[in-house]
Amino acid sequence: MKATIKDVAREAKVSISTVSYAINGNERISEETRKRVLEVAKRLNYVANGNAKMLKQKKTRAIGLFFNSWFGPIYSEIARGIERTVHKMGYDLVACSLYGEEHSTAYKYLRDRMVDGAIVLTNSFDDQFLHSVASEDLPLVVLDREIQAPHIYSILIDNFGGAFAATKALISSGCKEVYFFSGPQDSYDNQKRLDGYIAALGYFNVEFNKDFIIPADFTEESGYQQMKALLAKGIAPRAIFSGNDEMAIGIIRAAREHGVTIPGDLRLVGFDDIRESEMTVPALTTISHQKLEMGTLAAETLFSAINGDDNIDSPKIIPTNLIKRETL
Amino acid sequence: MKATIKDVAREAKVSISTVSYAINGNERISEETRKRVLEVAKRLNYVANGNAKMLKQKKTRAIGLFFNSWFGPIYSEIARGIERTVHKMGYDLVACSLYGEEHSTAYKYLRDRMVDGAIVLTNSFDDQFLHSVASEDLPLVVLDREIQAPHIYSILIDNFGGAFAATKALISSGCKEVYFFSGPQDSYDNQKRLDGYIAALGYFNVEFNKDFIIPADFTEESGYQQMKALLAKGIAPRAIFSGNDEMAIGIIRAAREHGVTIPGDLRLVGFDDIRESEMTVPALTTISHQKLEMGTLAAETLFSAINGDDNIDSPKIIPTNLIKRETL
DNA sequence: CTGAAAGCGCTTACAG
DNA sequence: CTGAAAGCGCTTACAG
Repeated sequence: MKATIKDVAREAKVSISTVSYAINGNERISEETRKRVLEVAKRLNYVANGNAKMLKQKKTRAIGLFFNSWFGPIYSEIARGIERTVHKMGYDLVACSLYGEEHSTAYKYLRDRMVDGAIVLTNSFDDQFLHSVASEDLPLVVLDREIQAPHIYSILIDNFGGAFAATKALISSGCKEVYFFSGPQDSYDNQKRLDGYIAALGYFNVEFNKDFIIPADFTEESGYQQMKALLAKGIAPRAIFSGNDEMAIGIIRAAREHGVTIPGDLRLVGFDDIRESEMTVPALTTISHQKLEMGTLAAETLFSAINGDDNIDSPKIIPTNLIKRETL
Repeated sequence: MKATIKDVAREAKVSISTVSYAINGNERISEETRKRVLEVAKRLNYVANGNAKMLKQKKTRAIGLFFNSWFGPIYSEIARGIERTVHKMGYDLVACSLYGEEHSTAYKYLRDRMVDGAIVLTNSFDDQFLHSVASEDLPLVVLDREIQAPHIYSILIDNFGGAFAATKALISSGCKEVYFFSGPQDSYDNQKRLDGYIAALGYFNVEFNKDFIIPADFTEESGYQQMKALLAKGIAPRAIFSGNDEMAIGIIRAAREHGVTIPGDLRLVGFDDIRESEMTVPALTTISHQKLEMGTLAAETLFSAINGDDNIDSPKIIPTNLIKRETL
């Protein structure tokens, strides 16, 4: 069985309070006693019971990271930024998926307050649940989603600005008929990217044509299929702004199969700058955003809230920029 | 402040034991009392404190998933398999990274026994630490690593067999000079794949030439650089078995830049069958293994151990098979 | 500098 | 069917 603080106290011939103080580095304990206690603790392989500690202190020193996909290329970069900051602050980071919906670990850990703060990378939690859970003792940072409530802070990508820049670049290249491959209707990112696209058309006096909006779902497969369908119908777009890079990769594949050359016949811009996008042939021109920085900013914002800073901007916007490669 | 069991007891005018029994569905409580308690609990927004519960029950009902990379393409598929099984068993899955080494969340959660069992996807923990931590109350399943100790079970990919098959296919295509792009020396997977390669050469009476072993490190970049270096030296391999797909993608890129056609000038086989490998041009022939199943098997093995089954095979081997695409 | 004691929020024999 | 009480393993005023 595992050694407890009592065992250490008995072996070291001191009280359990002394053991606790010694182990937690409290000043009041004499050097000699501390040494003895630490030695005994080591010998008995003693590690404080985390649950007892948390129960008493009402702090977990853990941050939750909740998501629903086991880590697309974007999320893992964001997670890296988060984990660095969380570690630097001396907290633990536990990642929980939403698999199982209301019965998922993510729901449970949030409801049961198993963490001192959380970063939410998913839209599967409904707003109401987040509202009910967020509090001074459990602030929330939500990525890629606008939500207005006390103790909830959002970090957003400048989807609108990025989409505007992408569309502008396409128009400037001389083509007035810019197609937009759309992600899912209910995607917040997609909605904002569509808005940026439409705004850019308006800005440059290009008429909006709803036939140029191609419905897809952010997967490579959907980009591929929709592009094939277009070409099969004899429609050959000369310029496409793809709502994300994955669809753009599908578009490139379909184009190649149909002998459409890029950027000769077709100019293409994606969004996200995922790792794969510099390896496509031709390399994808895309809208990049700083994912690592997004993670860092998310974690920093969360710690500001945890530390009681009541003057936190929300939402915070992550800028984007156009990365010129070979498809435009 | 959060409602506790005491608050519910007071409001419902019963004892705290009754609240506990009612909420946990103990039979002995009358329907009427139970209803009243549940209503009060709901009204007060009561959720049992997880720490108190765990402290008392000495169970966390949580499984740890420890890894060091925020999720290469292989791991996320494995994780999906794990999460399904863990959820089905009514446990929670918490993923913790090894960022920070001995001060990482992963180390801490294992040492502090914050979980009832763990699946280890990384070789950053040293064997000795794992030995010291594994016990009847905290069994461990280790992926891709052979380790012999009580309460530790390994799940392995058939690296040897896969490498043998890859090399055999390359030799059968008519080329005797098969290069091997090697991953890091200290990689278990790499070592076994190298063994399989050497064994296949031996089996087909092809002389082993150590100059054909190209040292790289499993990254795409290393594959790319080493292939470029080879071609720059005027060496043009006709057949390459790449220790993993990522390097193979780098090799393809370098080959293309130098005008080497695949599979015309060069035949290439990878390992792992990552998602990207079917999207390369030409599509990569590779050795596939069932990642989802590996995750499922890992979790099932862990639960067998948790449930006291003392007759668990270890290691368990996941089979591989050759996926023929366009590079061979 | 050290210890006795209360208490964190639960569960669970035990008694009635 | 319900309640009083012990106890899980810690921390932390408080006293000395």
